[in-house]
Amino acid sequence: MRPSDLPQVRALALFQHMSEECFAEVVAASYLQTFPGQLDLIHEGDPADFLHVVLEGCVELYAHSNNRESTMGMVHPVGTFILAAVLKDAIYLMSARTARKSRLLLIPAEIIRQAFEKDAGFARDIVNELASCYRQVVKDYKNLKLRTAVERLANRLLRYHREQGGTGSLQLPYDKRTLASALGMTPENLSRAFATLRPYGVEVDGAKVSLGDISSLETLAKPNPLIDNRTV
Amino acid sequence: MRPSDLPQVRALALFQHMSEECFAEVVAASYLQTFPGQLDLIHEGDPADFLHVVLEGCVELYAHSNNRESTMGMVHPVGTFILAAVLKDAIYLMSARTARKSRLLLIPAEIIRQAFEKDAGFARDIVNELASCYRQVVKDYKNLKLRTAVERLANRLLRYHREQGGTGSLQLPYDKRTLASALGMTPENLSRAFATLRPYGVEVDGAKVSLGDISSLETLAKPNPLIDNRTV
DNA sequence: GTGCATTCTTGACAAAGATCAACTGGAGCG
DNA sequence: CGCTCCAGTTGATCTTTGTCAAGAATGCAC
Repeated sequence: MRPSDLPQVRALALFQHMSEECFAEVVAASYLQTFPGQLDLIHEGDPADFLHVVLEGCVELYAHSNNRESTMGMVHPVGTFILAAVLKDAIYLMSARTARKSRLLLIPAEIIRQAFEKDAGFARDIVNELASCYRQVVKDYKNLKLRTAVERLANRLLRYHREQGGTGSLQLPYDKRTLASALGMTPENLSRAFATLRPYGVEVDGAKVSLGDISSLETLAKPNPLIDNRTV
Repeated sequence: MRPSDLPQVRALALFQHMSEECFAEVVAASYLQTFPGQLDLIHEGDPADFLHVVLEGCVELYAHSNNRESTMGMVHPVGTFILAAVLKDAIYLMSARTARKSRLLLIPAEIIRQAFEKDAGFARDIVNELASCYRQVVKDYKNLKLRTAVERLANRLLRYHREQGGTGSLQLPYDKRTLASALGMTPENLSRAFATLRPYGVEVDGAKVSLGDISSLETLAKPNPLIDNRTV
């Protein structure tokens, strides 16, 4: 790791309560690396070797079974992935690839486990991060189990709109193929879901979406903070 | 809590590395209670007040949205629920009710957070439990996202069969309505899924299911340890 | 510009799953 | 014994979603 990278890493919420001594050890053992897009980082079934922290770019978590593949989540700065596997010294349940050029901090799993034992402040930060990840998956699971495809899309659009300032229009953060997989549908079905939302004021032009009638879209979507809010 | 209950509680994996001093505090502040079946314990949206530990019986986690309800998971002895909400001092994402008469240990959330700060051994156990819960939800999410209803049922039958000793027959642990909701389908659809599995040697008689041709059932189900194994 | 690859969209159709209604078969009970 | 109640099943039908194929639209190389 270059010395110039230190402040950015030290400022991470994950290291907020870590002692200087422990942080020095982590830094000495870790790698800060930039990866191109669409590069496979980890594969489900492999033993957990590094905790990954996304500093820039975006990482897609995906999984395979029954000859199918599906996006399980997207990790944005500053987020971690596969923390649970690292802490349990277990194998990965998901694979990960960069969605675009990304900058990652790789911390050896053994260092994380040691630091957890030694540093109570770090333990608190770790638990907080793990609990957040857990609650996010519960929300994703509820989203998939309790809503139709059109409802999932409508709520996702409302969330992006809110997160991007609520100006009446929004940018889709990934290509539609990835968005479809993240929402648990096929690309064809995503196209049709957008068409279904047209009477509710949703106009699509490439990655730009404008919402012309938010209240009617909300009536359809029935947004639920216990699913759609990232911070709850 | 009655003194005669102490050994059972002390033996829980969750308290394996806890100091005697901390354990005494937890015991003093906690409640050990027996509840009848179908009793609502917590409701989504409420602030986390107690960590719940299931000692006997069974608890159903469920959630609401868009005027629908769905079972999110079943907690068996000895398991905890809503640990993440307790640690983050956040609101519950799921509701819980007893599936049958159950014995629960209720530990005040504040006591858990204090003990986590003071007792490094307990912190380790907590993180282990939280990571396990996290990985279980990821498996459930993969199960729902990557498999059809018939595949989910087939794999669930194979899992029960394995867990119950692999004798060629198995008992369904809940009524079919609950099983259907846990598997993410309607009761009618569960009946039809059972019918679909008849050519694969699956015979149903009430709660008893016999598997007459396990290898053909496995060919259909494509069981995956990264989804179906509780311990991985 | 042309050609080519890629992504997205649309249409036709098939499959999966939900819904509604009717029926079955016990379990519990007077 | 007959009655009711209720979980479960079955049938008919509809909705949702996936699949396959073909047709724009877009971007890029040459």
